[in-house]
Amino acid sequence: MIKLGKLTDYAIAVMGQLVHEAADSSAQGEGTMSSSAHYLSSRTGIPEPTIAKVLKMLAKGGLVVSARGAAGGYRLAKPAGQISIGEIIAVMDGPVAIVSCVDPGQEPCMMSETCPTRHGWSRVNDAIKSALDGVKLTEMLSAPACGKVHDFMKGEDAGCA
Amino acid sequence: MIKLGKLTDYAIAVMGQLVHEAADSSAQGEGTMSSSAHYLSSRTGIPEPTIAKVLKMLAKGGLVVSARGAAGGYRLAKPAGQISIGEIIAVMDGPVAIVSCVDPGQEPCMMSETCPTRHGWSRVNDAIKSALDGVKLTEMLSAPACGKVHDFMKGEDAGCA
DNA sequence: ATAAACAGTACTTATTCAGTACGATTAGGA
DNA sequence: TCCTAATCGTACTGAATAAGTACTGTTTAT
Ligand code: FES
Ligand code: FES
Repeated sequence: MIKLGKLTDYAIAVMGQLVHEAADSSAQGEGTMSSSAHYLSSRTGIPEPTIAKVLKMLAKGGLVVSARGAAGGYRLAKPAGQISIGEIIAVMDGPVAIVSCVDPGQEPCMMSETCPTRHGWSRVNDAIKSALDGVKLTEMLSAPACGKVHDFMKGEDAGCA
Repeated sequence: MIKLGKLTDYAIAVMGQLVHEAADSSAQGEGTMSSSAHYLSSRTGIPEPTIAKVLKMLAKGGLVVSARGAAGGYRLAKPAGQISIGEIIAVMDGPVAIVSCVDPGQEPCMMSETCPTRHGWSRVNDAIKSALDGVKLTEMLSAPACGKVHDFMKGEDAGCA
């Protein structure tokens, strides 16, 4: 269960694409150019209806700004270096809440009386949150020293040797 | 999606209970006493069929050892101080794999060609893993300085003031 | 006016998870 | 020996959640 939803994964890919677009357009002196959902779909391979949904969520979360009408589209709301992975996840999947029994609007817990783990979760949660917030979008895009892709799951440590 | 399954939450509660049992029995000089699923159910409030399932998974993962037959039951496989939350999560929910497109035995990725985020995930994943591994079971059980329970989700920082 | 593009919502389908049930196996005790 | 208490393993069912799709409305450049 410690895994991102597909939409979140898409979102990060799309944001990455927008970073590229922003870099290209600013190189051409057109810093405010927007990319349409259709264009982003063709660039990322994500089906258009789905990417549109992702972009709408990101816009609602304030990570991208949208321009409506003909020649409209999306662009990053702020420089890529200021956008963290944690923010994107928060927008797409909601705030990080590792345990279910703390959800507000839900009965406290089936076993809050006897459960010995009522304390201590906040520390774990904060650790994860700062791990996520500590990684910026720009860092995700820059290739590591080695040429490896993210196959960390297969081995114990696939980090660059 | 960044949340634990209920079974994982149960598992940690059960392990905590086993820590107590181990402490009690060693105080009486019966260090190898086992607790039955029925007994643990009554102590934790978790329904017996469910707790049995949890215990089976934990036994398979090597975190508890089982004794069959009459007067059988479960006990911790190693001292509580050596068991981390990360281990329990790994046993219950599988290894931490934050992105779905790295699952072995699955098509690499829909957009591995153009996706700009192929690199960098291992760093995020490792950060989360060490955050999880850094918290030992004994630390979860010890109450914090304040008497607060884990309601960190409601406020920004519910840590002990 | 027209066409291109986003906004919002609602619906359907697929997947995953929690919970339950059943039969088999093992070990202790009468 | 026979019975009982307990785990082992698997398989099934129902519910919750997420993913994907569709449609209608609004905005804006040409
Ligand atoms: S599992 Fe909810 S209070 Fe412990
Ligand atoms: S999302 Fe799979 S390679 Fe980027």
